[in-house]
Amino acid sequence: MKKVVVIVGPTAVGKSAVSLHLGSLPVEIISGDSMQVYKGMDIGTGKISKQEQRMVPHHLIDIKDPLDSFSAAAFQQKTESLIAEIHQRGNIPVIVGGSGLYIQSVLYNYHFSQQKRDDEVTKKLEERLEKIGNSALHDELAAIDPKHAQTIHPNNYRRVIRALEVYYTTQQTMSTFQEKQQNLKPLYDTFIIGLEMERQKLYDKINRRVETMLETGLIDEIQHLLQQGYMDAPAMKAIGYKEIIPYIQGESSLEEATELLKRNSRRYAKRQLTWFKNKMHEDVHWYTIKEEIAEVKESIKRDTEQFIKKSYC
RNA sequence: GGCUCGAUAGCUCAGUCGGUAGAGCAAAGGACUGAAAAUCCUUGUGUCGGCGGUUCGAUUCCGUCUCGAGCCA
Repeated sequence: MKKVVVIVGPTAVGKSAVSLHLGSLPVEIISGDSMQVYKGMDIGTGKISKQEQRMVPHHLIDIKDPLDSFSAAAFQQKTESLIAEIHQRGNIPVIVGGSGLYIQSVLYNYHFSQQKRDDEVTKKLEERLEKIGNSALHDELAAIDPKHAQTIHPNNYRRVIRALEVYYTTQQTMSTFQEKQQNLKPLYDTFIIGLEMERQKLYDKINRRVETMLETGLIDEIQHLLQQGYMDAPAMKAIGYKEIIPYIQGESSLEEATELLKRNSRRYAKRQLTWFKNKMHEDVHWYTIKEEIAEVKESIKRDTEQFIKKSYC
């Protein structure tokens, strides 16, 4: 099995700093982040600078226009071929990011439905949702695929719609897809690094980072995107954007927008932690950042080096 | 100095005609197989300011002290 290094952790914990520190090893970095793929969304997504990006080869940053859609399946496809290319060059891929589903789908080889998302079908389902309501739409799914319906709460309309969409476009239920995929095993020989920090410290860091984003021009960045007509782009639902837009449009005060942005970032960090702890737990090597990230960086580098050198039996 | 009002969850407050309390927000935990920075579910958080008194029983009534706001001197 080919080797892959992965760095996960909540937003603002210091994943990028750690990944850059591995730059002296023969590695290439793949961003595992659903929002850093978008061009022009730099400050709000916490992208590292162009200069830093040049220090180590980076992939999957700035590859999409904000109007384009991106998805876990698209990420999986791109990443799989990237990993192969990087190995061919004799390097080790390092996937760095906070989008749990994206990274999970690559490492464990999720088989997404062959059918791409169909916007037409989605739209129709959304319209029906408007008319008949959450539970009626959930009932519709229960009639088709009772097993899968049981795992989704009726209010979680996003998942209900997706499940129905899969059925209406492929005539196959979600359950039949998932049954084909028992015993998912990692595709690669992985070393998964998890970065942790005491909760209160992490929250302080997130709050401070939001302040820094605002000081370094987040509002200008968003204003510029809006001028370019990206108002309705799905990417504008990203944290950092969706909270500031109402302020720019005069619908909320800067203070309100800032508080909301901080809160949403905190809640996002918590969701990320839930994912990494519960979905990938046994496979993650956790490192706790106490005061200084420096010492942790060192030991991570040492461990990664050892992992790269190790040959399998 | 006098009078009035207030002090209850991390915050803003409601409430108990005396039987140790509840909303919103914040927070905590969880789910997730093609929008995932999305979408959704669950759950509390307490010396009811301190000390006395009345009472079987006081967060609730009475006294007093402390702190805060306002008014009068």
